[in-house]
Amino acid sequence: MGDPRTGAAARVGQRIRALRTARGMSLTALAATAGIGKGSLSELETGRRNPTLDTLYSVAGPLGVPMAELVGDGEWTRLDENGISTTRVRVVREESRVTEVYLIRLAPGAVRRSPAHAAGAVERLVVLTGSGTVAYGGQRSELAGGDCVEFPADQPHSYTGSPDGGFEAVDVIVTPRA
Amino acid sequence: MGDPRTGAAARVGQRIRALRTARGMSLTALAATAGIGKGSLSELETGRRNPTLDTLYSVAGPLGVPMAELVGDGEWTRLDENGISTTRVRVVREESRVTEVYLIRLAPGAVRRSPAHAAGAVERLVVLTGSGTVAYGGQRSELAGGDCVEFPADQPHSYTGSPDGGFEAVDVIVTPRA
DNA sequence: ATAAGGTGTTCCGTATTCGGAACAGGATAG
DNA sequence: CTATCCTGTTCCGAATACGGAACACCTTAT
Repeated sequence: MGDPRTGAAARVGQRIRALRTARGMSLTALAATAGIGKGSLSELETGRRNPTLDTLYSVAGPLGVPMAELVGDGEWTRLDENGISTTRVRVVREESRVTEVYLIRLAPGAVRRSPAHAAGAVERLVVLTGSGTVAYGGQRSELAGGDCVEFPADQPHSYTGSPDGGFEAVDVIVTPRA
Repeated sequence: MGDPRTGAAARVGQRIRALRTARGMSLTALAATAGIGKGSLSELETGRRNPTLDTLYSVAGPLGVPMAELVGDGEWTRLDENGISTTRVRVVREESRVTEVYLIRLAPGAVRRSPAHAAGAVERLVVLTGSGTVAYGGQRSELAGGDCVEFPADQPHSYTGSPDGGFEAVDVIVTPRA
């Protein structure tokens, strides 16, 4: 269980709850039409359970979304609260380092703050659309579509979507390990 | 719940076995790198089990595919030839350009040749694991884990996985349009 | 004030998934 | 032929996901 990627259960749970409330369904109603216990759905949505494939399919149907959107590491995925959307596309674990690939979308004006990662961590950002800024240490870089920056991530840093259009980028984080 | 053998569990199990064998991995090896019991994997692949989210994520990682591809009801462009795997993760269409994000995996020694893209097209490659080379025009760049290159893609180019371990990379292609 | 109907949560007994051990078969070597 | 090392399968005790009942809370009606 202690698997680091097991924010998975919590992530999927949050997404299900988001989809359900967005459709104005009650937990009770969704559980009924999905044919699962409402206790199961409650604990599923709050991330206290590690659902089985069957259970996930049971809720995907009534919600009207393909499974791929529920687990959501594919194409368009979750819109987090404040216009910030982060999707982890890929994780590679090696003896010497861990490499993670994220797709980040920032609504106009949205700011995503990130604490310092492990010592020696490096981030590379390739902007897909729009523009924005990246701040780290005292530095501050302006980014536009197609730009590519590289910066140390072992210090607090932040991304800001430009007021007109925000931006979307691929973020690759390489973290060395002991 | 119906017979797991004929349901979603069976489909996902078959897909996992197909992906595993396509990569030349043994069941034992995949179970080990995924950190799950081999009995679990065996029964999973033969559709006798109804796997949990954690278990699915555990195998998706080593197989090098996003979860969405495992459960497989999302849209995925995926070409699989001899040791070459290309997955389109994201496409952004704007008035001025089209941006595509691919995840590329090359088996040891495999070569992926790409014809010239539209005039003005640019590619950016961030290597996740392993190493290899990129050739374009007369140029030739050596790449290792974590490296990031940028090169014009409006001419034929090719990637080669190093003989020991091949490589995996994120490829971002920006194509301008009239 | 009390009841009725809704929300989502916590709890419990049962069923099943989990990792690991023991197992059966195939290939290769000595 | 036997030993060794693979392959993948079946089995088992322990952990846990399952459905459903009981629960707490809020809103509205009588």
